[in-house]
This record gives sequence, C-alpha cells and structure tokens, in this order.
Amino acid sequence: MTQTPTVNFANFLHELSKVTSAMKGFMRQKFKEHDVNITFEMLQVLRFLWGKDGVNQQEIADAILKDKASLTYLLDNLVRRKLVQRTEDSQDRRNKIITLTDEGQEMKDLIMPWITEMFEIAGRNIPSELIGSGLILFEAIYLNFEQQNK
Amino acid sequence: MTQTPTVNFANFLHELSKVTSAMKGFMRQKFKEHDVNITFEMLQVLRFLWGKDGVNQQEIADAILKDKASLTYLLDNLVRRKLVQRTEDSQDRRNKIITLTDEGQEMKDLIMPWITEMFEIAGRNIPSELIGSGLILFEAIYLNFEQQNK
DNA sequence: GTTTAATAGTTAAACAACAAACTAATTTTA
DNA sequence: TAAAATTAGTTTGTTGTTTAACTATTAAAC
Repeated sequence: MTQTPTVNFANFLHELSKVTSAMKGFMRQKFKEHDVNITFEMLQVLRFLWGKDGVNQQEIADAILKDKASLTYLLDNLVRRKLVQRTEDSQDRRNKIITLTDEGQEMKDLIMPWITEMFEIAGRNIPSELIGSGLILFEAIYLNFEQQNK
Repeated sequence: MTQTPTVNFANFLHELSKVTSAMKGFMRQKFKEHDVNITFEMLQVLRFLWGKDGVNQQEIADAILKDKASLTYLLDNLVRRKLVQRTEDSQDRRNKIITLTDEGQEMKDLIMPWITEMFEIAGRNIPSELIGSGLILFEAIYLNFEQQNK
C-alpha cells in the first residue's frame, strides 16, 4: 500500500478534465463543420441506440451514466430533432420504448467515422499497455469510492 | 507505435466518466452533510483562490479550465453567498480583481480536509507508479489533440 | 385481495457550460 | 497620434445536470 501525495492526485484530476474537454471539443467541432445540430450528450444516446434499439429510458440512462431526469430532457431534444421516437410499452405501461427514426439511424454512417477518428487521434503513438493501465487505474479508483459508500 | 482498438478507448471514456462523477458525488455528499451551500464548481474557484488570492477572472478561468462566461456566472453565485468579492483594478480597468471574504477564507479549514479525504480514498491501495502512468497517458492524449488542432 | 414497495417517467428550480454578440478598456501598428 | 486589434468581462439563448416532489403502473407482502 503506497500513500499517494494529494498534490499528485490534484494534477491527475486536472489532466483528466483536459482530456474530457478535448474530446468533447473535437466532436463539437465536427458537428459544427458539418451542420449537424446535436450535442456530445445527444450523441451518447444515439451511439447507444445504434448498438441496441428499442429499449426503455432507464436502460439508456444506466448505460451512459446519466440519471433518468437528464434522459427525459435529452430525449425531448432528440424527439424534437426527429432522431428518435417514444412509444408506450403495452406489456408494462410504465415503460416508454425508445426507437431511432430513419433519420436517426442514417446519422450513424455520417457520425461513426468521426468517433473512430477521435479515438484514433487520442490513441496516436500511445502504447496500448498504457491505455490498459489507465483502465485499471480508473477501475481501482472507482472501486475505492464504491467501497467507501457501503 | 501501437494501434489502439477503438473499443478499448470507448471503455476508457466510460470509466473516466465514472471516476469523475464518483468524485463530484463524494464532495456533494460532504457539502450536504455539513449544510455547506456550494457546488463542486464553486469549490474549484475557491480552491484556486485559497492558493492565490487577488487575481482577475480570466486567470481563474484558465487555471480551472472554464471559459470566462462560466466564470462570470460562478462568481455571481459566490458573491451572492458572500464568499468572494469583485473589485475593479485601478491599474487596468478591464480587470476585476477577485478576493476571498473572511468567510470564504475560513471555509478553507472546513473543506480542505474533505478534499484530502477524497484523494486519500481515490488513491487507496493504488501504487503511485500507476497514478504516474495515468498522468503520462492523459498528457499524451491531450497533446495528440493539441497537435491535431495546429 | 388489499395494502405497501418499488419502478418508470415527468416536472420544476437552481446551477453550470458553450457560443455568439456585445461593451469598455488597453495595446499595437501604421 | 488615429485606427485597428486585442483583452476582460457581461449578456442572452440553448443545452445539460441535479435534487426533490410528483404521477402512474407494477410487483411484493401481509
């Protein structure tokens, strides 16, 4: 067990924010260049649906780490843009089933290459073992907080 | 030079979000428990000022990675809570100098231990070399995006 | 079987982020 | 020095997040 100096961790958080905003910024730039009127957060929803369509809001929320109130709001905006639609689930009327519209489905072909490009840039000249360490590190930190909240 | 699979990176982003929200959640919890009416973002401003008081808004914005419009808003909220004050800079009247009030200064003694605790929890049982790898990784990713935007 | 729990989704209010347009002050440059 | 460019800060509009209270529906417990 090693004691990690606080100052090191403060740096860590700072760099982490820089990476997050660089990635968001990259996508925002792409959207702007191609006149695609969506946000990074809406993309998170679409990206999930491109992989698995026809689920309820809670499942999307859990998958992309947002609460259900945020999802309601995000989906309102996606419905307004005619990219997804809500249907009531006749099996369980508490659920609303979210499906992509044709337009929402088609966006995949346009946008997925940008995501690939973003990850390609991010990982440029970085050994995959280093990415692996990052993953292990994140999981360890997250587990530490989980442990704390028990 | 190793090619990093996209799927790996998507995971990376996901875990990164989990860590970020665990940390924000931890602080939010502390604030709530002790009836401290500030947010994580306001804390970022205070934390900077505890280290260096009496600077203009842009310097704070650059240091904590926010744009100046967000800073205007955050400072409005901090002024309303009587934790900081704005003064016009007589040397350069474009500037507004931000200083802590006594109350804002005193909060340091209350809150800093929570930040230390947060970092202590985060780093529990994590070798400092792994944190070091994380830092190197972030800096590399960030530089990749910087390079891209030249 | 009726009461109680839990689950899915919505709403409202306060807070925050981002872009774009704006004012005011200072610096550069021609 | 006068015009142009830069810098600091504000404002507005749209979007996103969080908490808490709320409705409706389903499942569990008694």
